[in-house]
Parts: sequence; C-alpha cells; structure tokens
Amino acid sequence: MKKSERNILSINWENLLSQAGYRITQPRRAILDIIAETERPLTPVEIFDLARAESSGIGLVTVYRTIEKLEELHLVEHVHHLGDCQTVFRSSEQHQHLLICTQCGSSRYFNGLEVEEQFKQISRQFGYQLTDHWLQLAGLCEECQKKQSKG
Amino acid sequence: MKKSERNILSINWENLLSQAGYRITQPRRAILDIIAETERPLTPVEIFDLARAESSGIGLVTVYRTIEKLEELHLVEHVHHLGDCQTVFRSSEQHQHLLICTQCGSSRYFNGLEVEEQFKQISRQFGYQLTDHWLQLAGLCEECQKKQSKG
DNA sequence: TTGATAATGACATTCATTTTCATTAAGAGC
DNA sequence: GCTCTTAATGAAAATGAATGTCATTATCAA
Repeated sequence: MKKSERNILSINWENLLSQAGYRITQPRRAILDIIAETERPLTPVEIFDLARAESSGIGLVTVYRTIEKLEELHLVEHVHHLGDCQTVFRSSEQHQHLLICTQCGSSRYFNGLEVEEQFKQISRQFGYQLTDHWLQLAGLCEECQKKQSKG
Repeated sequence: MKKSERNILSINWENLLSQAGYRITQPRRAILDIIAETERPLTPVEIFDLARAESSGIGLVTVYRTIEKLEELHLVEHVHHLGDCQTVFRSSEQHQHLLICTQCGSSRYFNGLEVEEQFKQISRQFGYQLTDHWLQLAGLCEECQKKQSKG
C-alpha cells in the first residue's frame, strides 16, 4: 500500500497506540491498515494472509498481539460471524450494536438506546443484576438483495 | 445414573432422535441426560468429562457427533459464555433469548417479542432484510448477588 | 548517535476439533 | 427371538488455531 493511500482511521490508531506507550512498527502498521480499511469482520488468520500479501514476513503471533492491544484500547471488538467469535471488527465510537450481512459480511453499527432500556427491565424482572448485553442483527444488505434477485 | 432418575426432557429427546432415524445408544443416552439436567451451558469437553464420570469409555468424538444431531433437531443451541461460543445449552420451546449469570453460568430464557419488533424496524431503516438476531444478556443471578454481598 | 528494551518472527507446544477406520451394536424385518 | 444391514462407536492420527519461548531486531527517548 502506498503511504498516500493510508487510512485516516489507522493513522489515528497509531497515535493512540503511541500515546499508550506502544511502539509503531512496520508489521503493526500493516495490520492496522488492513483492519481499518476492511468493512467486514476478519479472523486473525485472514488478517495474517492479507498482511502477508502486502508485506511479506509478518508472523501470525504479531497479528494476535496487535489485536490484543487494539482491543485493550477499545479500538476493535470481537464479533459473531458464521459460527465464529474470534473475528475482529473496528469499534464504534459509542457503545453500539452491529448489523451484519450474512452474505458478504459487510457491517454497520446502530444505536439501540430503546432496546437497552428494555434489557434492564427484563433483567430486573428475573432478579438478575445486568452487567452486559450482546446484541447482533444479521440479514441481507441492500447490495446482496439486489444480487440475489438478479441471479 | 439410575433409570428411575432419568430426566423427562432427555427421554423426550430420545423419541425425537428416534423419529429422525437416529439410533439410541448408551453413550448417546448418557450425553442427553447430562445436557438435559444441567442448568448452565457446557463445553463439549465438559460434557465429555461428566459422561466419563458416569459411564466410562465414552469418546469425545461421540460427544461432538451427538451435539451435532441435537443441534440439527434444534434441541440445543450454541451460547456465549466467558469468551467461548462453543458452549451448548438446551433450547427453549419457542424462540427465546438467554439471560446468563457471569459468575455461576446458570441460565434462563425470556421472551423478547417487543424487542424483536424493534429489531425489524432498525434493519428496515438500514435497508437490511433481517434473517437472524442474536441477543444475550449477562449479569449476576440472585444467588450470586447474595454470595457477593456476604463475602 | 546510542542504548535500553519493546517488539519481532521462527519454532515448539498445547489443546480443541475433525478425519479415518476397523469394530460393535441398534433395531428393522423375518 | 434371531439375523443382517448399517449407523454408531472409540482409538488413533491429523489438522489447525492459539499460546509460549527465545534469540535477534528495530523503535524511539535521551
């Protein structure tokens, strides 16, 4: 990838990693770029393959370690996709929920303030002290709906 | 486990497996019993260990294969617990959502008809054709809240 | 420019899951 | 109840993701 093409998001992540005391290295840069510019969740191995295609010599271990740090800084999060929960996608700014296409994997966040209020009520009703919730919607995106009706 | 103690649910599952053309074997029976009578999600390996404690000689492969069939008949489903999504829990009768304790894992289903209506609206709004949703709440159950305030 | 050390990648290891295959046993048909 | 087909089994091997180890390298503060 040419420097001029680099994603603004990934440059921003570099600054945040730097501020957190982590060093910015070539392998790390390649991994950041890939996650930042991909519109769908990726597995560690997928990131590894993509990174190898760009700049050879990156180790899978480095991918895991970089994901770890990005996760620690809440810049990416784990996501459900096709029965796998190790896939990684960039986080949204606030706490939001994911809407993911079952066909192409393209994903977007949405705000779910109304439903979250209901979650609290439901938990109270059963005597649970709610600490966390996991909500993810899956369906066909507009693009894939078009393709399907054509094919 | 004595025959007289066998879980009604697991006997019912036997009939459904039978009707689907699958044979009822001793190992299968032991696995059904364990899943049916456990009030929290279990990993395949946990089921394997429990089954071995009861009747020795059961293979881990058999556990995987039995889970596969139970899942195919929608009698169990995969659940999120402690960063793992290979854990298995018995399904509810209708489509319901899971409320799981982060401490002891004890789980229960709840009805979420109101929220499901909102999911449809949200998807429409973004042009997605909703096919599936994943909702899971996590928190402390009443028991674990008591223990925590004591300790 | 230098030096402390964070980060790297190759390699080894662990562990869950899948595949293979010879043997066993369920259960339908007689 | 007995026989026979074949689904199901468990041991062992294979796979593959994730983690641990360690000598070498490269970042970046001083």
